[in-house]
Amino acid sequence: MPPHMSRADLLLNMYQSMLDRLGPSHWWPGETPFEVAVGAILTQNTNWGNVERAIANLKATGNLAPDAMLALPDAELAELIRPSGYYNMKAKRLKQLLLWLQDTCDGDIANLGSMEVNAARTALLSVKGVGPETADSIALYAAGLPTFVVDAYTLRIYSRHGLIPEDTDYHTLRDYFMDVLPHDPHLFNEYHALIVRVAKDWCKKGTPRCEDCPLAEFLDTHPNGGRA
DNA sequence: ATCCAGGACT
DNA sequence: AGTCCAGGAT
Repeated sequence: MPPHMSRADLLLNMYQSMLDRLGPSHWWPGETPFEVAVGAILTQNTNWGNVERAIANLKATGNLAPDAMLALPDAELAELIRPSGYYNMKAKRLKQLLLWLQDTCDGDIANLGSMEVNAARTALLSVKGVGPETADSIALYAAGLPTFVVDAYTLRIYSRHGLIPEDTDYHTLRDYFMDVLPHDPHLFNEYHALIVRVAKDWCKKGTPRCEDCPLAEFLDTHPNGGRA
């Protein structure tokens, strides 16, 4: 790594290294924007495996559609999504999102895509139960808008590399990327997907496996930043 | 049988 | 700071 690289080049190089090693992620492929939005709520504080069970339940009962889901009593919806955890709360959040969807997006999440990114973000953020990460996930993965999703994994990787403080808040972390990267939905989509994969398989919470990590070479520039 | 990881709201 | 939760790991 050249000694004084710009942040843009550093972030792009880290991206390229992950992509070279892991290949493209094809995130949220066969799903409709609606399914992506539902998944974004369900995956709050829970791993994707549990979310899949919940989505399977919704699908199996024909409730993975706005009207059907909205017609379901909270208790029944909660029961179907039970495997994803926090099911009572998430049933309500799902309903909030669906209600908002009806009168803001004319019932179709895809309509978000024609809005200005920040307008879409603000609108999403106004629904109770949709915080910054969920809003960005829906805007990017369901609507294809150029917004960068950050999360606990992003914070872990980049703080361990000594690039940001461990207590960096959501928007500061998001700006760290968005201030210097080209606002390209495909880049943002793949970048976040790669971060998640690296965090789960190498930059684990307890004991990171830095030796064979796709980002191993980037620890050199920050002798102590990495550690763990 | 306990522990742990993981967003958003009150 | 406390609450909401299941499923996988230990």
